[in-house]
Amino acid sequence: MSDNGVEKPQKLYEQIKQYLLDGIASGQWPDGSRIPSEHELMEVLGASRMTVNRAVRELSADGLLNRVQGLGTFVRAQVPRSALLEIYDISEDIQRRGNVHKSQVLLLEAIRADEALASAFMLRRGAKLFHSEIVHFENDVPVQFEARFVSPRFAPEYLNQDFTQQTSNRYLQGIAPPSEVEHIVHAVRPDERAQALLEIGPHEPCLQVERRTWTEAGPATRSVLTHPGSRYSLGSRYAVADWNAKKGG
Amino acid sequence: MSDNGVEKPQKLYEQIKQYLLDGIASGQWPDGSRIPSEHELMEVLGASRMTVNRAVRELSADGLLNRVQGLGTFVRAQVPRSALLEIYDISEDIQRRGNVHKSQVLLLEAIRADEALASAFMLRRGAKLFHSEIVHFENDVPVQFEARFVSPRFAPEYLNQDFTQQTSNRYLQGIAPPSEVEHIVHAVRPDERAQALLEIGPHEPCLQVERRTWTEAGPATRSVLTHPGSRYSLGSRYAVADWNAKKGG
DNA sequence: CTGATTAAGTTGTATATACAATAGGGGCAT
DNA sequence: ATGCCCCTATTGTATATACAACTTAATCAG
Repeated sequence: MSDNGVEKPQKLYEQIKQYLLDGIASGQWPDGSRIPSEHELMEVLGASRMTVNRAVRELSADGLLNRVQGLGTFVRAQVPRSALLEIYDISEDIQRRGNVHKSQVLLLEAIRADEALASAFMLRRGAKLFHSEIVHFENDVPVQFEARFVSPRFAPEYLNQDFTQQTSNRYLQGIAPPSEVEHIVHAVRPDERAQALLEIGPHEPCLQVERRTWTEAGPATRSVLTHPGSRYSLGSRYAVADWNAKKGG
Repeated sequence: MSDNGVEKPQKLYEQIKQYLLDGIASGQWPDGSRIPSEHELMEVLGASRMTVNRAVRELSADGLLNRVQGLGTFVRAQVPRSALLEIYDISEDIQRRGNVHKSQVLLLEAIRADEALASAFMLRRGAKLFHSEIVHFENDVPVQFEARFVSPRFAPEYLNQDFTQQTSNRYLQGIAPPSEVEHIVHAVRPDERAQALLEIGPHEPCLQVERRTWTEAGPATRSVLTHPGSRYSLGSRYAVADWNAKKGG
């Protein structure tokens, strides 16, 4: 029955936001240029000023626009967003650099939770958990060793996937986005297994990201991502929230 | 909303936000509890519903509250916010853990920019730059070696500060918040100077954060923060944007 | 007792209106 | 030409109102 046209966010202020985003993306309003005033947008879009105002204000709070009282609203030049914060996929990351991603699945199995895992996943000791170990290559050079535990309740079909075709991260994202994510970054010495898999010496420092996700139902995944320090770093660049610039940002 | 005698941040919706923040901080509304409805807040605060709605909506967008249509608004349990994203101050960080922060200023000088620095700060070669080197201690154990270059245009009085009293980071924040911040995290082996200052061996991996800030006028600061991997890690935990929880979050 | 309906309370969205605050330009008097 | 004032355009804040969407509890019919 529902022939939902899909592209309609229904909410008027969301439509206006999308309209503005489209105009920015298309280059209709380049960086630093002025977009139509609230009054003009009212007439073009047939919405009230309050609604237009809300849309523009939210985009401004998100750092995409820059408003100056008495002058107008300007497109704020965008900088690349944080790779640490967003749910990032190493495959995309590598491809964005124009390199070739390949992965090798070392392990994909069901295990029984020991004491530590059981408490981390809020399960009883001996409960079933899925476990995977994957090495990711950038142009045939190993750049990440990914060890992950997954709650079967969250991803019952985890063992039946081919993670050389689709990144495990992307697969898990597809099931259900987590409600909460935690990242902890360490600098560590690689253990012997990591040394062998990443083809590095015992004294090569490694960037290790502990990643944990939760859904409303409880803990979902727990991963340890180990990268050779010489081949990988994490970056984040962003504009501060209360930024107040002169005309045109 | 007539003459309430208190100090006014002027904007009514900001006052309401502050009122709610105070109530949360004081424990009047514990984590997960319901705060008064918009209607109740209207009567208590003497504001219109639209204004109350804006205040609550913005706090909700910031992740401090959790709204459920038809049910109410709940205090969202706060998890430590990203130390990587926010402009964080190591002194606060240490004190939050209940430990004692101390710092030692090794260097505080003016230098002339070499080729690399000049281009990074968009200055001519040989231009004046400020340079500082500070070691931070947590309970007398060194945890951070901070090397920083600062544009004199941004902080003309940088050399006249006592950074054992006030963190250099906090001082710079006080001058003018940067409009843009970049963080890059590496895992590196410490050089000899870092080994000595941080009292670590040559094979102890270090977490190194490169931090750069900009203002509207151009590049402002460039810092390298080196931490012993065994004594320091960076964490970030956050709720995803479209999070939708059940009652009480 | 069970199931459906109704009612009340709460948040979500949209509008019309009013006035305040700010920036810039034009015009006027000196 | 210079400085001052005023007018206009634009964004910022605040209110009153209306209806929609959702959740829970109460009510009613069988």
